Amino acid sequence: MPELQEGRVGLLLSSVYVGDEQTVYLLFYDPQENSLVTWRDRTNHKPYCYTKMEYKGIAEAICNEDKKLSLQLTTKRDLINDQIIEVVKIVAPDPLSIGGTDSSVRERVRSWEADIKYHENYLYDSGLIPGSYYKRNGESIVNEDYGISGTVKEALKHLTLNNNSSNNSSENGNRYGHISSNGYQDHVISWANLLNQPVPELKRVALDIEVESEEGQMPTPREHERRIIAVGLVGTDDFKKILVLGKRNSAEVEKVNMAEAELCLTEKELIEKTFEVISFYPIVLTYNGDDFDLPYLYARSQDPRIDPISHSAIPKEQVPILVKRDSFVKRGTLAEPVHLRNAIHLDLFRTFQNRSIQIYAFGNKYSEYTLNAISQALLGEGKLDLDLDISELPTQKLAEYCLKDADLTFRLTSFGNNLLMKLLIVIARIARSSLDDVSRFGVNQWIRGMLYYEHRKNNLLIPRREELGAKGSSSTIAIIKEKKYRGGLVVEPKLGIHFNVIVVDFASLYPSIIKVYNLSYETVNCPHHDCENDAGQRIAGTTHWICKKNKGLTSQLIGSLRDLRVRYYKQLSKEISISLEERLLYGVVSQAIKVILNASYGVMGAEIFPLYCLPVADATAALGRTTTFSAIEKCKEIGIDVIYGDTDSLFLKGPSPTKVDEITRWARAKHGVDLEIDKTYRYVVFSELKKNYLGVLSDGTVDVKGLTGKKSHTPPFIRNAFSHMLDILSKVNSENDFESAREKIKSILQENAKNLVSRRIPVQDLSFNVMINKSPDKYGKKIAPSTVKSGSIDGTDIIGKDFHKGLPQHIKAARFLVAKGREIKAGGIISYVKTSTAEGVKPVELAKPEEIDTDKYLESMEVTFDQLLASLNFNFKSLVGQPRQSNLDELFWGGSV
DNA sequence: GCGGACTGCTTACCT
DNA sequence: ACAGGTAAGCAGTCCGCG
Repeated sequence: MPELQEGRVGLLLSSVYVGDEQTVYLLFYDPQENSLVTWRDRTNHKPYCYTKMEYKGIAEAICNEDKKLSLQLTTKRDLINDQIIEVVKIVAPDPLSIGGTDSSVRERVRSWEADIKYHENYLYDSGLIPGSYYKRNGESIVNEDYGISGTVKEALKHLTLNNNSSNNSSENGNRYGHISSNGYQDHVISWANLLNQPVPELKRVALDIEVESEEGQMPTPREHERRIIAVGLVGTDDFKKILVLGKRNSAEVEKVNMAEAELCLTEKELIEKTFEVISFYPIVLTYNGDDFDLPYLYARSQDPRIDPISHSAIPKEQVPILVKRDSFVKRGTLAEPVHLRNAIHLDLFRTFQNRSIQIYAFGNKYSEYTLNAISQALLGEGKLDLDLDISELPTQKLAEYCLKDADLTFRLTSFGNNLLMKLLIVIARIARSSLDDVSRFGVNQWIRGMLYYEHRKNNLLIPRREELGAKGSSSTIAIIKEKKYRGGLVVEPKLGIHFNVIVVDFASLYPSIIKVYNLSYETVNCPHHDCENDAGQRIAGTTHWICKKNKGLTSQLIGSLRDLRVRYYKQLSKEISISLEERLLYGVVSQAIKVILNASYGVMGAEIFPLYCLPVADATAALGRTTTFSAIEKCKEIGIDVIYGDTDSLFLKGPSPTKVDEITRWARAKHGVDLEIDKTYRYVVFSELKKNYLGVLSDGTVDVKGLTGKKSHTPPFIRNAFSHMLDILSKVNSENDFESAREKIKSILQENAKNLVSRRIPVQDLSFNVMINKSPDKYGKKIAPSTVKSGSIDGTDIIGKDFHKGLPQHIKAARFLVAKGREIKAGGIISYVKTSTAEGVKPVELAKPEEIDTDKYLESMEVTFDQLLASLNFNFKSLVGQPRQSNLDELFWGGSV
């Protein structure tokens, strides 16, 4: 790979540690050449970790024994104890000396910062941020300052001014103590400088391979016995190519009628051509390439059988895939960890599995992690349907199928103006993580990167887990047992139909609280007696207190990001005076920040997060409840009727604009948070249930929350009837309209019940569709101690002859399928119907119409529709008769209402 | 032996 | 593999009952 040339600019994408040279290489994207360039570290940076002075003797002993190691004394700020301390820095020539083997330094002395991957360490220490631009200046790398435009600077000045110059101290960005806000301003400016940089179109290619297989058997990289028969490649600039093995089933060369197709006579040729194509691309995309396509390609490239004439494999140095054979290979993984020599590999399967990406970036539009399901949901188009096994497909079909997969994979990154690529780049900036790591890591690691970077930048010692644990535990009792602390406040909804409802909510409530109350691991339960003994520093309803001397690191980072999103990027993404390209970028930035903000509170209460600190999470939730509760009280006081509320939202019944304005101003002044109008409902229907309601917005849009009729597992025929009912309700404008709506709903329900009982509804439409979260054999193994009787001690009996006993219904159905030889994997959807057979359920594909238990379905309809009908003053039974009565024939259609 | 109260498990959803 | 809170369906146990 070429090196970054003098004066040239590159977008930093990744850092890689090269073991042979004991050196880090940076990978840049050259936006002019659309290629990757590298930069070898010239600073002689070395792996290291720290220990404290009391362990200095041990550190010296280790160094005496292992001459490769050396010691340095230096100082760091220890935030846990709020003091500057002397520390011992242990420097090693290679990362494995610090951690990763049984004899590494971190196994022998109590170490700090020894768990950070070396390639991450390097970025933090160099102050280099992936996703941002750098220029080569002689033998060093310098920031390429894009600067921010004059108008943007003005807007930002405004934002920071609004925060600091208010005469009301409660608007000062923090509610405790007298702490300078300069740090906050600096953060805002540097975030904007970073995030406003443009994102170039990234040249990339998607790759998908097809392998011969026996029927029903999925090939695995471990047993790479089967030939690769097709490779699809789809890239930027409309590049499309499908390589097919030409003589698969006979000596005849097969024919493919596609402009993009190229027939290869041997598998070796096929693989070599694949390698040639990807060598032109800086970024390679796959769907599950980490565990399948790349390791499989590698394994076959090393197998002499790919060339039937010379029996020779492809020399390793010509293979662009590297296999890391190291101790990190987890047991049970199918493949060796793999990466590309000259490109960055993004495995979209892992990216789309990320819950934050799924929920916050793509609005929960997909719920299954197959390429087909995700493409259907996001592109409106799925994989090609196959009626044969891959191996049996005619060559033409195989080529079309494989190319389609590569095409979908590519388009998942290109739709919406390259939304996903831009999002990953912007998250890389915030998380200070390489693009490949961002695409594979969860949100906790993104936030970890952001905070670790900040520690290094300010010479702060990153605390060990147990130091954070010593700050105390939660002091509230959760409502759900097995949970660690109490969460959000949910207000009992007022039953019935309410017209003219305004929903207000606190903009980013938890991040606001983290900002306003100065919450951070070092400021909650800080070491100062002065703060601990100050009644004004205590958090109501908890045993925690907050520091008044120092501004918390997390508070500043999250606070500045929150303000930028709420008051700057959200507006800019709608600002028509700037270019469309800029507007779109600001929209992406706003989304990326939202992802980080939404998780920033949660990670504090998550054990996997390295800066896990329960008191912070506990305090945040407690202050959230206080804030919301206080707003409800205030509403009552000024005469606003609060009919419902959940965590950060309040449903107000017919408030005047003046009163809404009053409560908004009050929230800002009293709590320093933004209470905004979120929605205006023409009317809202509440049952007695929390998190369950229907609302019709001013424009007629129907909002349904939590109701069974909309849940994904509900049978399609109920969901369809439910959606018809919503259509009718959306046309209701006033109390009087309900009368005719009732009649229409009545006829829809009667129609459906009639079809059901006369078995005219296709079995397919009767299926419950439930996700299976574990492999089907992992259910039902736990037996309550009291049920263990002599003779059946462990759960294996249950999987014996009566393997359906005690299992959830979808698992019973899944086991029917397993018995039929179908492979059922965790994360898949099981479709089953309720039957009058012994087990009570059957997978849809095995059920006959006459086996359907129609009574059960009438019950399902009843409970589903009564969630709403009860509030509309009628119920299912009154329409459809008594489904549980014996003479079903005499049901409703006699006209009993 | 049967039914209701209760618990635990599982999934889907809300904020 | 960010949090807690709510709902629902099912399968099981416990307990009372002449």
